[in-house]
Amino acid sequence: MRQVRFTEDTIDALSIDCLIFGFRNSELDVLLIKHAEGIIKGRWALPGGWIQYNESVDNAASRLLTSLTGVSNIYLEQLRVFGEVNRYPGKRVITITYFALINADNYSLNPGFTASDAKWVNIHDVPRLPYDHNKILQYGFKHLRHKVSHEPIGFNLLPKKFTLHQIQKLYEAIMETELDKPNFRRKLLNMNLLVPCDEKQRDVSHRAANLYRFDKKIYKDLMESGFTFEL
Amino acid sequence: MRQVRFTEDTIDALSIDCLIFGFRNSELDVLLIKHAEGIIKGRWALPGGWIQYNESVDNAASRLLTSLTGVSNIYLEQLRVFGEVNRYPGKRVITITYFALINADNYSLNPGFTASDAKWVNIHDVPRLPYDHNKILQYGFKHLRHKVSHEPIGFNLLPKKFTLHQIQKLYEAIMETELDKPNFRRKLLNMNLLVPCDEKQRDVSHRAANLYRFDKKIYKDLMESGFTFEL
DNA sequence: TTTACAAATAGTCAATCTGACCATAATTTA
DNA sequence: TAAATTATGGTCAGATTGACTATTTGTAAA
Repeated sequence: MRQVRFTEDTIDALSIDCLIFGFRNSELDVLLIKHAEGIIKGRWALPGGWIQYNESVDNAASRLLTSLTGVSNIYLEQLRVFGEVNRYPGKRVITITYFALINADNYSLNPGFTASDAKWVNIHDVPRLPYDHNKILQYGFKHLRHKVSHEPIGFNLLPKKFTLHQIQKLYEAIMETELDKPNFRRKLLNMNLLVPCDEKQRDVSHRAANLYRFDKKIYKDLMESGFTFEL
Repeated sequence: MRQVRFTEDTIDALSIDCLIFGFRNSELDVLLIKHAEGIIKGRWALPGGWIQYNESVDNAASRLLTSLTGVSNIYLEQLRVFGEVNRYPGKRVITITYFALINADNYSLNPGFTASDAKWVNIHDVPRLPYDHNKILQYGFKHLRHKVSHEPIGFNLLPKKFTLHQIQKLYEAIMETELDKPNFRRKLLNMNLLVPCDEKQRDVSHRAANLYRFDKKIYKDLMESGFTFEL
């Protein structure tokens, strides 16, 4: 009943699970892996695993995500601890969950040692997952909706350069509403957070839109002078 | 080097610490206890301890807070996990921190078994604490400042019935700014979150102000129709 | 080469909200 | 009764919002 790979050097009462959101074709996806070993071998679940004694919890999360999916160098933020007594079968395991938003197209998925497969799944097509992973997903989605309208984190889901249309579609997908185009543009542009790229969209069969990028430094400066993002 | 009281039935790699904010005399306080046992016996620190195998993490937090300080029946929210490798001396301990806002005057402090004392300390007078507790406090204060301006949680720090002046002082203490009185009043009242109590302040040596209360149900209803709290 | 289309971008306007003020009302104590 | 203190009420210009309409720019079909 103990872990196979890290028996000697992991904390067995504590695990990590990662909830990674991606955005493709105007739809919101979640990153799942198929476990290659352990008690849920062969089942799809959130990427996760065990913390080693010689690594910080944050590092454990990055290491696990990379080794399971090939996704590396992203900002993982703590989401929440799930610590119900019977959430894990057979022994007491408390899990620390992490959360990230990435542009799915920028990362290729390479399932590692302990995963036999990894894929993006539309948020509305996620199957029944083991343990309390569906609960984690639900909590994380709620968190995403709240956070995305108070902080400019949505840009992480888009390519470096994006059109105003793309970001609007993103918000519509997350908030599950429709937004007025001219008003959305105006509000977003008036924040002065976006920098026009002097470059236009390509290969579209209509008037090409201007590309913009989000500038972290500008945001930081605005923050310091009391600005708060609201959409 | 193991825990004394719960050696047999606690998860020794995992602890809990509680960051409790209180508000008294227009100043923001933090709840500290003096440990009566363990490796930091005699020192002031955040209330905390070990998780038992047969209780959820959230329950452990409530139990520990109550047994150490006498404060019970409050809403504890998860703050963050602190999991650096060397944050605890001698062994690997990851801590889950909890966060709450209460009206200090409503709770009397009764240090329990494993605490020899408990007291409120002004946020600006907190001494050097053991482990990474100062870091936790700093993180939690930042969290408080952010959260208090996006969600109507500040009311938890006040008595059930309060004046507009009191809540303004509260916000000024947390945000460390001065606010324009008429504008603050207008903005808050226009949200329709507060219910006038048909009752006035007593024993003040000037014109008595009207008392208001915060109504959770109204807030919930407003939320459902798309309202977001911003101050 | 014109025309239909699709989407980007620009502008209008009334209603509301905000920030910086000034003014008045109600109490209490000197 | 006056002075002091705090509550409460208003004004006003400027900015922001939500609901629209209009125009521009480009592609693709006729």
